[in-house]
Amino acid sequence: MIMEQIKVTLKDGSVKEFHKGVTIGEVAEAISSRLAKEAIGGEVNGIVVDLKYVLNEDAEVSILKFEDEGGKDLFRHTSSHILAQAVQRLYPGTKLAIGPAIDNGYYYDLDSEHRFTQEDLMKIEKEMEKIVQENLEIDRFELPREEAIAFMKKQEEPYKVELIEDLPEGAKISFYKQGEFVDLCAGPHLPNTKPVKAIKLLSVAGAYWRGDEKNKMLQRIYGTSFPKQKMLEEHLHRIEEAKKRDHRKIGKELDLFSIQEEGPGFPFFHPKGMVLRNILEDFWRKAHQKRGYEEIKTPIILNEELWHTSGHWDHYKENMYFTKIDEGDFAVKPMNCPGSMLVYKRKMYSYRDFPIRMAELGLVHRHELSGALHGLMRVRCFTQDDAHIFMLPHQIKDEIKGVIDFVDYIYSIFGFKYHIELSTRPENSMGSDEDWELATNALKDALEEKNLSYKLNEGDGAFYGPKIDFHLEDCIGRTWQCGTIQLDFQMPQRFDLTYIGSDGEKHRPVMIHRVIFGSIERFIGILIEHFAGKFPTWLAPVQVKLLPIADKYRDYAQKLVTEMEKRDIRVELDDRNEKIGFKIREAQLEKVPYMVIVGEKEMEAGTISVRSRDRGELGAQELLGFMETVQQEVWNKTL
RNA sequence: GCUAGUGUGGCUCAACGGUAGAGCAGCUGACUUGUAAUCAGCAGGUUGGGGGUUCGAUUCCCUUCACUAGCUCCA
Repeated sequence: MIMEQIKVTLKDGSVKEFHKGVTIGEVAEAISSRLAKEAIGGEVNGIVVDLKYVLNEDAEVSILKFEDEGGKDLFRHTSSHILAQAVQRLYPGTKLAIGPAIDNGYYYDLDSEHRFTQEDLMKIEKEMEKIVQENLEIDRFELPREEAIAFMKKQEEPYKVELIEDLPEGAKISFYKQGEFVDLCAGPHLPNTKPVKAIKLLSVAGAYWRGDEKNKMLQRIYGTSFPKQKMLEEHLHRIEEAKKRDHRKIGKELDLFSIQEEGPGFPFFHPKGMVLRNILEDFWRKAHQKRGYEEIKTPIILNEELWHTSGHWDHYKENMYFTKIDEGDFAVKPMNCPGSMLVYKRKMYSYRDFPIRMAELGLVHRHELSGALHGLMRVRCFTQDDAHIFMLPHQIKDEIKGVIDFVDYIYSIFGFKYHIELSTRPENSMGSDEDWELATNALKDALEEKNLSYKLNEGDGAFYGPKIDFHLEDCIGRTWQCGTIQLDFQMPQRFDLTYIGSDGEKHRPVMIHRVIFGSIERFIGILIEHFAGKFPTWLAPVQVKLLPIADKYRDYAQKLVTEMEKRDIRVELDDRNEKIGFKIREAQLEKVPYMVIVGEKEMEAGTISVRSRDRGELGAQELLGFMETVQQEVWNKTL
C-alpha cells in the first residue's frame, strides 16, 4: 500500500500532515523549509523507502519511492555525496566540483593531486560502506549568498565558490550536511545515509570543469547504488547482457564490417554487411520514390571556393579534409548541401515546381577527434541518406510535418523507439536573428501541431540553421542522433538560388536539409544492437541455410538452392562434410532465420525439414509453401 | 584533442626479467553423419611500431599508432 499522505516532521518535533495533491506552495506556506527536516522516512511495500516531497511539473507534492525516477534520483544524489565524503576522508585536500545523479547512477567530479586507479575505487567503496554504517543524519541549512561564499572559501572549495558566485544576488544558498561533510546542494536528499546499502564504483574518467575543454580536466568517478545487494547484482548483470549486443562485437562475429588500424574511423564493409547495407538502400530508395523525391549524386571532392561560398570554410574547416589537384585547392565534402545547391542552380525553376525534393546517398568525410570514434556509431566517413527540399515559404510547415511523419514511419518499421530534440542557434553561426527566429519557430510549430514532445537544446543547432533531431538508443542506453530536419535560409542566399514567381520576378526559395537514417553506418550500428544480430528475415544477409545430412543428398540440396535463388531468397548451402548438429550449431550462431535440413526422408518424399532460428524445429514442409512463407516475411516489410 | 586504461597467432584468452601456450578457426586424413560442437595429425606468433635500460625484454622505461571508457564534438 503506497502512502497517500505526507508527514513532515519539524525541527521542534511537531508533525504536519499533507495529503497527496497539495501544492508545494501550500506546504511551503505551512512550514518553513528551514524548519522542516525535509524527509519523512518509512517503508513502502517492504522496500527501502525514504519519502520525500518534491515539486513535480504540476506543482503538486508527490510521494517518492525508490522505484520512481524521482526516488532513484534522490537516492543516487545522496550516494554521490557519500562518494565525495569518502574521497575527502581518504584523500584530504581533494576539491569538489559537481556530483549529480544520472541515469542508473551518479558521479562526482573531483580535483585531486592523486590519480585515482581501479584499486582506489575499491578503497573508496569500502569507506562509503563505512559512512552508510555510521547512519549519518543528513541535515539541510541555508546561508545568504555572501555568507555561503565565505563559508566555501573557508572550506577551500574553489569550484563551489565559483558555482555560488553564479547564483543571483540575494539568493539563499542551501547546503547539506552529513557528519563532518558539508556540500553545496539544492537537494533534496535522503534523511540519512543508512538506506544506501549496495554500492559499486564503476569507473574513473576525465571531465573538463564545466564541460569546457579550455578548463582544467578533473577526475570523474562514476558509481551506482541500490537499496539492496540483489538489485545491484541484477543491474550489473543487465549491463553485462547489454554489452553482448554491442554492434562492434556482433559485427565481428557475423562478419559484417571491420575497422582496421590503417583507417581509423573509416569502416570496411564485408560481403554480408554489404548485403544488409544494400537492402537498406533499396528500401530507402523505394520509400523516397514513392514520396516524390528525385535521387542525385554529387562529387566527393570540390574546389575550395565552393566551401567559402557555403560558409563551411568559416564554420566547419576544423572538421574538413583538404587536397590539391594540379595547382588548385580542393576539399573533401563534409556535407552534401553545396553539391545539391549546384544541381539546383543548373536551371531555372518556376514556383509551380515546388516543393522540389532532391535526395542523395552522399558519402561525406569529417575529421572527428580520435577519442570520439566509436565503431559504426561515430566514424570519419559515412553515407548520409540526405535530401534537400526546396520550398515556397508557405509550404514550410507541411513539408516539415511530412518529413516528421516519414521518419516516424521508417523508424516504426524497424520497431525503434526514439526521442526528439530541438536545437537552436549556436554561437558560431551565420544569418540574421529574424531568419533564425522564423526558422526555429517553424520547426517548433510543426512539432507542437503534431503534438510531439521534445527536449530543447539551446545553442546546439547547425551553423546554418536550427534543427529537429531524432535520437535512437544503443544497447547500453546511450542515444545517438540519427534523423534530423534542419531549416536553412542561409544556403539559398549564399548560392543565390532563385525561382520565378507568378509575378514573373525572381524570388528566393527556402530549403530544408534532412536525413532519416542519419548515416547508413550509424543506422546499421543501431540496427545490429536493436536486434542483437538476429535480423528479421527481410534484413538477414543470409535468410536460409541449406543443410544436407550427408554427401549423397548434396544434389537434392543443390536443386532446392536453385529453386530458392530463382525467387531471390538469400540461401547458402553448407555441404561440408560435418555432422548435422555441428552445421545447425553454426547456422544458429550465424543467426540465420531458417535452416533447411534434407536427408533420406526428405529426398524420398520430395519435402524439406525446416528449423527456425527463433522457434526451433518446425518439421517437414513442402518447398513451395516454405518459400512463400519466407517471401511473405520480406514483402510484409517492403512498402 | 584531453584524462585513464588496454594492445600476445584469423578469433577468444593464458604466461613471464631467461626469446611464448591453450581452445576455436585453418590445412591434411579418417568417419557419411538426423536438429547447438566426430576423431587424429599438421601448420600458424620477430607478444601493435620505434627507441632505451639490461648479460638477456614480450615482461621495466620513453615515444608513437590503434582501441576502450568518459569529457569535448557530432550523422
